[in-house]
Amino acid sequence: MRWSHAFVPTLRDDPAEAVAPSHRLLVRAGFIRQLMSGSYSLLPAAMRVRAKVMQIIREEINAIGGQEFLLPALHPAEIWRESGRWDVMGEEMFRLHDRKGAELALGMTHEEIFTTLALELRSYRDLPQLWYQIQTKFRDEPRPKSGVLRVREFTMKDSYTFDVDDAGLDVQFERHRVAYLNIFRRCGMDPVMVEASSGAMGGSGSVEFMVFSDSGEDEIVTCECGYAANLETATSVSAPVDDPVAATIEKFPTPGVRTIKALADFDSGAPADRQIKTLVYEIDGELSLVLLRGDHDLMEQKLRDHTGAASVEPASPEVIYESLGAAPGSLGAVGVDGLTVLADKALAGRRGLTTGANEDDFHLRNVDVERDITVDEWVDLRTVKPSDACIECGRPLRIDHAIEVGHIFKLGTKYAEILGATVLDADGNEAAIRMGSYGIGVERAIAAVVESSHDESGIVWPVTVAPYHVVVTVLRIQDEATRAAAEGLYEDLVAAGVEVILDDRDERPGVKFADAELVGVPFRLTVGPRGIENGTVELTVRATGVTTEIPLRETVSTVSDLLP
RNA sequence: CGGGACGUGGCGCAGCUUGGUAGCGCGCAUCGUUCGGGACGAUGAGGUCGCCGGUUCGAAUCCGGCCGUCCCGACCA
Repeated sequence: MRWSHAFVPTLRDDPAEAVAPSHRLLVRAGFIRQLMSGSYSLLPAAMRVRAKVMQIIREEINAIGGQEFLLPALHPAEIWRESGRWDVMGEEMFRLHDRKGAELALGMTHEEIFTTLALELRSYRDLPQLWYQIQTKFRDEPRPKSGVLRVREFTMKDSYTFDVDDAGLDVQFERHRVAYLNIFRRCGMDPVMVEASSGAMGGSGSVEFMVFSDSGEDEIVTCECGYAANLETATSVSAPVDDPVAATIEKFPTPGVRTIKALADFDSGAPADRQIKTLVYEIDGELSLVLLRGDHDLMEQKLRDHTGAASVEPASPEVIYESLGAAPGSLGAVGVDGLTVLADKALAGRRGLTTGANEDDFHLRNVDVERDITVDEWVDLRTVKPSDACIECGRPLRIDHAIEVGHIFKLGTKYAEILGATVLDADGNEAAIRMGSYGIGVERAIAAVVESSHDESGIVWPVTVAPYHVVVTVLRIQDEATRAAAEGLYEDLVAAGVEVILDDRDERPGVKFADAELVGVPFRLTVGPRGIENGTVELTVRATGVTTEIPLRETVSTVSDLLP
């Protein structure tokens, strides 16, 4: 490819409002352009990177027995109704009608559709199966952002496994785990695997592949010992608190006190870690009290995961007042009955605590949780804090932002049972198929590569996914000898199978160098009159900036040795 | 959905308060001089000022409505 005829329009100015470095660089370097919120056009350079990422994915998934499919993006409503997810998916699913008025959806995932094909599996002898596709997914995100990191239309590699028993599912899950690591590492990323919430997918277990980045929307908890979890599911040990000896419960006035902090600052109040925080939630419409230590925050996802509820919403102040007789800020669970009380495990065994009296401007002190409160369930509900200790080894935990580039799920029999996907096992009994599903967001992965591999000058593509291996930068293109040498070199590289772009533009050297660095081509061969006189060209490595002079006639072999 | 901001040549922006039908930088075209780290000069092309309506002799500017985009939050496989 000749740069002068490639559509690689680099920009000098940053796009407005670009907060993620990858977004800024992908726009400036001519890889993507926005069409509307959450929709991006991929330009030729991005298509080359995408093709490489998809090729790596295919190689690794094929290597573990995958067979590639292509399923429709347009789905009939009834299959989603059958699985029960027509309602569950809510507004995130794009819905439309065809000319006959039939309800359709744009596919946001393909468990249902792949399962319709799995209905044709009749015998355990047909299993295991590993089916996958690389296809466009549509999700009407409430808030697309960070360029291509969170969009409404994107390419996903999704695979689905079908096994006769849990042991088989475990094998396929483990194979995917290894394949995913290979995929991300081959793309130049160094992902962390974390335990994760399965969310709307359901199922028994899931692992996310995370790439550290300040632009990431997820938060992950990690420890030197290897413990790693999404903040949504992470657990920890929080510093213990010494409680006083048991005493009689006592109501006392706290005029104007409405917050944990206000009570901590109040003269006869209590420090946050000796208060009980009382939250009121509507869980599938049912009112429940959620208790936490005063200095702890609720992780709503844990509440969702524990209850399995479709809807978990904080109750409105009106509803709270009606049921408890006080406003938020004066609430407590002492003496409450008729409501489910979920208490965070960090409150177990605590006494001498202060909590709201369910009467505005009054609190209770000397509360012994187990003596004075009817707790229905003890659950881990709190959000891990950076100061907490690791549950595995006791060392301090880290919390960092990360990008979720892949997620693998053990679905078990959930979809198979609902949709009736069964096989006859070796004993002739009908058995529900055990399913797994496994996803990689392709464009997000590309952005994650850029997030973790760039510098002040631009993108630094790993050679495995770079749009081109080499850029031949011609200095003084109008100098005949130089031009001839550069074109000869270009032809030789092409003939040798090197992916090369020839910067034959009549631009000044600085412009060409800057563009080559912005676009992020791993190797630059600089061909100029000065070197040509001596029969040499310069080889510059993008990642290190190191330049070496090499004989022109050895260039092809030198470069070939650097490539995978 | 709540809060905030913005929409003016391809890109980044000024102009709006104090109405008189547009300007800067980059980019683009032509010519010349340059050219191993984002050159300079000259000339030139390119704009329904997001859309609709209102006020006014006159609206990018004032008023109303709508649409779009971004940021924070909520939400989110």
